[in-house]
Amino acid sequence: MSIVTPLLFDLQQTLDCGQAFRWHEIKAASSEKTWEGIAFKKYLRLTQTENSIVFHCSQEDFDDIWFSYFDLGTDYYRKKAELSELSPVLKEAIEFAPGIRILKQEPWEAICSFIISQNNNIKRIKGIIGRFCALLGEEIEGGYSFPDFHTIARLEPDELAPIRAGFRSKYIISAAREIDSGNVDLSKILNSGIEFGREELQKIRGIGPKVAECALLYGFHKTKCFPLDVWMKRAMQILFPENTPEDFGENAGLAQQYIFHYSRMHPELFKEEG
DNA sequence: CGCCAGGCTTCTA
DNA sequence: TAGAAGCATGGC
Repeated sequence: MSIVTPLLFDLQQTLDCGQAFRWHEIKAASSEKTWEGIAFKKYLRLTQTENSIVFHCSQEDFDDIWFSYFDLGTDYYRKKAELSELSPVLKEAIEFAPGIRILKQEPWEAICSFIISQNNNIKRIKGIIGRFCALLGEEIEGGYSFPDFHTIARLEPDELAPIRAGFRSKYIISAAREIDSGNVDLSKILNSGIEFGREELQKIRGIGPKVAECALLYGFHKTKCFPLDVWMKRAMQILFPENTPEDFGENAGLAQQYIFHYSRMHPELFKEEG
């Protein structure tokens, strides 16, 4: 399976911008860049050259899983153009990483991943999630699947000690139990408006506004969601003092991702600014 | 070593 | 009801 650019899709920008935590680059001597990861219980390897991205998988998996996962049916040229109109600063952030795409991850994985992300750093988030999958996921070709909530619902927090998630372990389990019991209905969130999803997810102990917003954006494809973490709060203050998240419209979530990535890569913008 | 991390819950005034 | 403290762990 090969996709020919100029489709707006860059592996580094999309897979290493803090929206997913199970992908990593395989360092090689050649000029092409190789990434691998696991989602939907499937391992995938991708290679990117000057003008193409190759999916090393069957046609069936591409059609059934990866086309949707990488949001390949969506026109990012249009979204990018519309967002660029809104502000010169946003345009600059977009041009800095024009190959970012918003992934369509599994709802439970997104919920769980962003519970783990709280008061944490990306390097360690990846470590915890890796240990979580190795400990409790299903062994598949290429690694381990993300553990399902039914499995996690039956555990006690001390059984998660090996993943070293700290105080987050009890939150992971409470989320799994709420979902497994049907008290929080993932398919209903998927088919409802954003406000319902926010309220529903925040019924779970350990999920507040920010984790809910991330889960809704990356796991439920709610494109207007605009997670405000410490980086984004700083970025809004310094780069967009006149704006609110609503100003970014239908694709606020994508705007947020361009801004988040741009801000993380330019920490000097936020030194000593008050 | 001390500060901080894609926050949230709990305590305090 | 706003604001601060506490939380597990480890990257830097």
